[in-house]
Amino acid sequence: MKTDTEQTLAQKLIRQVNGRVTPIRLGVLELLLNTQTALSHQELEQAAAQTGLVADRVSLYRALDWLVEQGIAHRISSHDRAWRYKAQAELTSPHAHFQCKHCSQVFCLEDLQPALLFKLPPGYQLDEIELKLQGTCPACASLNAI
Amino acid sequence: MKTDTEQTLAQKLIRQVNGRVTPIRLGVLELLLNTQTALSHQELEQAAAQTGLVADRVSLYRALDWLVEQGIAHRISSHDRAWRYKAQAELTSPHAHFQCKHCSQVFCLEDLQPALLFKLPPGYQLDEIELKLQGTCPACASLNAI
DNA sequence: CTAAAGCTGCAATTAAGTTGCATTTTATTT
DNA sequence: AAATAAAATGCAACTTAATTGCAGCTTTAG
Ligand SMILES: [Mn+2]
Ligand SMILES: [Mn+2]
Ligand SMILES: [Zn+2]
Ligand SMILES: [Zn+2]
Repeated sequence: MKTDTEQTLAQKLIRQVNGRVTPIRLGVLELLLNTQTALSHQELEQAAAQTGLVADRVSLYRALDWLVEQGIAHRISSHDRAWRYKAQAELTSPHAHFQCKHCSQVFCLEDLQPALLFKLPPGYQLDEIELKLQGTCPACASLNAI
Repeated sequence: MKTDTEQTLAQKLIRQVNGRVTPIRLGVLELLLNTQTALSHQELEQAAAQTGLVADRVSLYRALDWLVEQGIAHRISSHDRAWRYKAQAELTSPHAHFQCKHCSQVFCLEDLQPALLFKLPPGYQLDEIELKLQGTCPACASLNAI
């Protein structure tokens, strides 16, 4: 499930920001790198259990927070009030996310960068852009012909 | 604080969708119409108390849910895990929102409609677009010269 | 005026996320 | 190969937004 290359990548990313390499951080980061969709805390906890990673809930929260602080992972707010997390091999520019209203999964659409064509009203200082699309994902669409 | 015109507007909006006109719905809708920023549940509760509207927390939640279901109000997910609600006199098209990282207020930017220039990957069916910008609002910027 | 449908209040519950503190682990220095 | 300081972890308790079930009360149609 996890290749040598990927393991090395997680370590490299953590060392790049002068972070301590711990089993929890490695395990979490590998999952965020290898999973195609963004993971909620709960989904991460289940995935972690399957890979044999033992960690307290709180430690997972703290590992996720740390990865986001360091810019290694990013998080997307989802319509079920839970944050979802994803990491990429390369530093990613701001991009859109798609959340399926049926299965709640969140997909990174990295090719869909919000064009900064718009102009903000005067006085507003911009830090972050979050373009979130909602609808039906390909899997759900084909499943039940919604 | 609330004019005759506005009161009539709230009633009109509720009747347009064949909803029962109750003091709570009226009070909540008037607040959502008259407040410039989108209100969190907590902010609404405080505002309601000031206007003399008596209502249980749960009833406020239910009134908000109902207004959103009916398309009279819309809600925006905010970075503090609380939904924020706003209503407009006219039916509004999808637009961007700006949340200040300092005061957490959410502003509707109705003139900033996300151009639907982008193309979604094949298979994804689009229902809603949420473009949320984050940064510093004019008030916070001038206050502390951040 | 009456009745049914639909709201509301209250109490209990859910679920994501946070906090404080004692203990363990990591990475660095000797 | 220790010793050490700094940082990460586990555990228990806590916070807070939002939800649920149900009895009682309002609204509206007839
Ligand atoms: Mn992403
Ligand atoms: Mn808005
Ligand atoms: Zn789906
Ligand atoms: Zn502000």
